[in-house]
Amino acid sequence: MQTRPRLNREKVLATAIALADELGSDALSMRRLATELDVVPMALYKHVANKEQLLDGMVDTVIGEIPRAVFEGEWRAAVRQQVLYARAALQRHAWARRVIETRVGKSLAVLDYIEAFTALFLAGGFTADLTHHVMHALSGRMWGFTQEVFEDAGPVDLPPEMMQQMAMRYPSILAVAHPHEDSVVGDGCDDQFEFEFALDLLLEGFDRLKQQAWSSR
Amino acid sequence: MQTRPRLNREKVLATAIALADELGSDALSMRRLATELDVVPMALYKHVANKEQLLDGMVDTVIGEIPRAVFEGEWRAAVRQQVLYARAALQRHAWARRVIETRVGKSLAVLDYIEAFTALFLAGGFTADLTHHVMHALSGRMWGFTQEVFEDAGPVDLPPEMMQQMAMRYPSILAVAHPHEDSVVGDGCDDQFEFEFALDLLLEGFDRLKQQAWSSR
DNA sequence: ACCTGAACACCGTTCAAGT
DNA sequence: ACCTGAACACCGTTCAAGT
Repeated sequence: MQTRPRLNREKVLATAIALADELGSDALSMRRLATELDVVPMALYKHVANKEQLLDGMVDTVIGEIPRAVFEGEWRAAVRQQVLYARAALQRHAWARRVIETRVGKSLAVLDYIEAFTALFLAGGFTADLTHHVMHALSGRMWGFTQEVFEDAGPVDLPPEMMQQMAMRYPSILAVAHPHEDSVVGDGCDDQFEFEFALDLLLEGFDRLKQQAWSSR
Repeated sequence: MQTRPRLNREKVLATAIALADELGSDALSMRRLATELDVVPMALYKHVANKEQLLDGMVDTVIGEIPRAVFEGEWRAAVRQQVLYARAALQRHAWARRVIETRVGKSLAVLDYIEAFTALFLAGGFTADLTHHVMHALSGRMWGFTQEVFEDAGPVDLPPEMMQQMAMRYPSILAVAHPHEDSVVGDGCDDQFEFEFALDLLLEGFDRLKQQAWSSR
């Protein structure tokens, strides 16, 4: 009879990530993770100090997988690429956004990413001052996050009398919801398009401020 | 001996909000709320179906407190005002941002707010198409949220040998962290400034697109 | 109509013990 | 050095009972 291979931190983190990918981060508990690893809950505490540290480790693992954009003379292309790399990496883990937002301190993986990102602006000729504010303006978008507060409603397909009600109370929403909808059936929004739309708007604005030698003083 | 006044939904919600303001939304539990109301946990379930509905109600109450900006011929001033109203209202409740982001459906209070917001763009002469994308670009900022992913580090005040290490590994971050710091002591960032900086950058971009009759086709 | 009490199926984590 | 078992102090929520 084979002895079960020893647990280690990497295995704990990898399993936790797989479990969160599958079930969502709400369903990820120390106890659930322990049974997944065929081990008693307290066995985990030899490899991570507590649940917060487990989440820290998961986040670092995911952030460590973001490729680095290379600067080839054009800050705008490089920054854009870096953001889209981050977006692609973090979108593979639906839980990552929420968990990252609950982290209290910056880990080395996070600082390394921010350093690389900041360096792109400086290399592109931005002042430290402008870089500072521009990074704030990007904020979550630097990680490829969209700050969708409420999901899009998708194609509206309600009983006629409710549609009537909606049309009375929410004429603007209805007008704007699906501006390209020629038929009733539709796909809702193209997240990637909306993301790049906003990103490019910001980059355009950054460029303008740079041109005019903007300063916060 | 006075009989304890009856519970009702308003009282439950108001107490829940006060408790969340005080302790944070993590510490808000049905059981904790029940003891606060001097009642047994299950008594709450006559007034809210479950915890999710409690949170829904809390969010609606807070959103209901956002004033409405009035349109006086200038979409930009109106939108800006509306965003800043939302920000002011939601900043009084530190838990609101996180809780709002976990709501699954749009309540009437939410729809009413989005309707009023959307109407400002349309009244200002934006096409439905542009309004749609512009609202997405605003996303969380429409509620006055900043998507800060990691807190600012505050003024760096470390032992000299660690500063040395930091300077080696994170030169760009150090350069950009406190661009205006002449002394070692500093205030960190002005959140309101950073928020308005990004907001105005977006509004400026919106205006440009409107001028040039932008269309997604 | 509203509140209670006991119970169930979960949590994260401690401590003392095993190998 | 690593894993276990029992226990503690919490959760949200059900069900059946009280007034």
